[in-house]
Amino acid sequence: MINLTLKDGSVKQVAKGTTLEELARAISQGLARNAVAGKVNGELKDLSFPLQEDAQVEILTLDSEEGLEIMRHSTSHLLAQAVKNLFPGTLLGIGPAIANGFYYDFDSEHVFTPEDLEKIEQEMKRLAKEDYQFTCRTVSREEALNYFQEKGEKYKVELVNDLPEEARISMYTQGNFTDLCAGPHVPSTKMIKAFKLQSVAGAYWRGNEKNKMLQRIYGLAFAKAADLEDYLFKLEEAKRRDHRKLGLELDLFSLHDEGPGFPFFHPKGMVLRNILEDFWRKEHQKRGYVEIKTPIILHRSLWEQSGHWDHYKENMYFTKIDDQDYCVKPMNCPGGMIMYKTKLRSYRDLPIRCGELGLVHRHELSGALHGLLRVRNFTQDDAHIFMLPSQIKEEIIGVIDLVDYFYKVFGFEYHVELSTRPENSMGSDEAWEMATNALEDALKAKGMDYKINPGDGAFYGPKIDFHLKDCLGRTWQCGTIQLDFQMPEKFDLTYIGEDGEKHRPVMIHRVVYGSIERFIALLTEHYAGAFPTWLAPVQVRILPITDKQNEYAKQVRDLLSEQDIRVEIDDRREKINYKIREAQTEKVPFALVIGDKEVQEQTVAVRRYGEQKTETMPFGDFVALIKDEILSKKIRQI
RNA sequence: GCCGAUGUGGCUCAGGGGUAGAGCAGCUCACUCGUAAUGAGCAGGUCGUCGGUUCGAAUCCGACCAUCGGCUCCA
Repeated sequence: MINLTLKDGSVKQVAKGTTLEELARAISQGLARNAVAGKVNGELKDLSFPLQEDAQVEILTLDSEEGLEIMRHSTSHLLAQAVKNLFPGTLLGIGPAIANGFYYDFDSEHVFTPEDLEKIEQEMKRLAKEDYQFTCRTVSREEALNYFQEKGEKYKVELVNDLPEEARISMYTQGNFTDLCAGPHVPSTKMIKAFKLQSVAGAYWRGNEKNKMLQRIYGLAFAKAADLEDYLFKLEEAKRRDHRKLGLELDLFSLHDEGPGFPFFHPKGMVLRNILEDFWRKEHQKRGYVEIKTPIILHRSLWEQSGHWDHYKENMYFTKIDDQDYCVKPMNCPGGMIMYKTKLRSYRDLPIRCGELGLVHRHELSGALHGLLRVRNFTQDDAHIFMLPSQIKEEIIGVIDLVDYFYKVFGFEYHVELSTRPENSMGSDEAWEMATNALEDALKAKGMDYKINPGDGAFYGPKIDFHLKDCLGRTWQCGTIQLDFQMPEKFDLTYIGEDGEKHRPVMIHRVVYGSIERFIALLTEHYAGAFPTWLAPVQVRILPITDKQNEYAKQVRDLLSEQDIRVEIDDRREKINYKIREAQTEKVPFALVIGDKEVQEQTVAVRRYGEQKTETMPFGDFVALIKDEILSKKIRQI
């Protein structure tokens, strides 16, 4: 007999060799019915796994994320089986579970169409009902190679060959379909109930653009139909938050064929930009930053010196002036270098925190452009901090705190990544290690959770990245802190130390918003276009009921305007319902309805965005209310 | 850049080898109105661009451009 410690802490004694499925049945029929897999000492196992010794055991159902993930993975096998049945000769790539679903990559002469997806989905449903068991078989490397070679599955052969020496190689079979897979899987295809094929997309084999592009079929899978419906509904809802749609509706910005990736900001979008910039300047001044502005076009020699010419050329735009090569800046740092060198610096001057709202241009691949989230010109809220080596940690922490402060003001949740040395980079291993450690130390000192993003650093240094989510949950890098030992070297930056000798400063590149454009996009999606009052392009719209109240309305407007409140009057000869509807559609935080009664009593009838009720109050009270809301940057949940 | 899809008035979309339609928005007129759309009328499009097929192309074909979803890349 062996002792199994269950999830609730209780211990169950069973015969050696009892499978997880038998264990589940011994616990309860319900559990046995819903079990998809198990976890033995933290390792995921099939239900058919026989227990040989004392262990911590957990039976997984679709109620857990892990259970769902296993089922999603199994669904990808089901997809592959259906595709193989309908399109014989299709070769298999990989097919993992992903958030909310799964995908499978295929190599096929046939190009999958949306109509094919429907057929495949039907076939999947048919196969699921067949109640095929997922059976696992451990095989030798030779056997696996022979099997896949014989079938011409060259991608699988490649995968097998790349498996480490000691790897246990297993194959899973359901019905007429067998795939290389580490598992585990649900016991039977009938556990797969609520799924939907979503789209086909090209995807390079192993994510490398030098490899062949395969066809990736994406699908959704949930525990039950209602969950799938819920998710599809949420997707539709999320699309209403899309900044591209809202940007047009709210008249914030536009994009045109004449300038793909070069956004046009409209008056209302400019209000947002300017508020973000004003807030930025104020907070940076408080923290000892100065601000500069450097040119957008600079001579080729500067970019050769900085290393951009060698390491960043594919992303840069060029021009000729008087027969000389010039570059449109993709980054602000070289300009900052020139500024630093305009005079002799003393250790007493450091750190120098030098900010710049700099417009940079980068040639992004046409297929990568995406609203304001990925553009070809954008304004970085950049700063370069020049400092003594002894100031590194404190300065990094200062920036981490600053970013955290900013994101909290907007109500953003974020996650942090540490990006390490990329392939095409410059500098010595020691310098990279030093810089990476310094960043990691600062993160640890702050007790922050972070994930490592190997090889994703800038070519001159590692970085801490701050990521925010868009309406569909895709994450975008915004803030970043990059520690750089290379530029000071390349530009021979120096300061005079206490000892009277020249020394090399260290520098940080950092942004908080990241790019104003991207940040505006994320703000728009975050608030679903209903900006908090302090950010709203129009804060108050006054709605006189008839033109008899126009005069009082104008008085109200002028008084608000004097208080720097962004206010408009809608004095069109429309019904009040119509005006209210428009104010709501345009997501103006406050609509002030003014009729005879309000004129009489010198009050305003306040209707807030998203609320049905109105509150009539003395005008002075309203001013106090809105001013407080603006000053405190209040975020209201709607 | 690559794979797939899409491209019809400012917006949303219908239509489809015989030469273009709706709703909203806009403009004009009437209505002076109390918390999410008053009514009537008018105007607006070389159907993404360029080629080809055809007696005839917005419709079929090709190339290109842009957009969308991915891949790759990145603030």
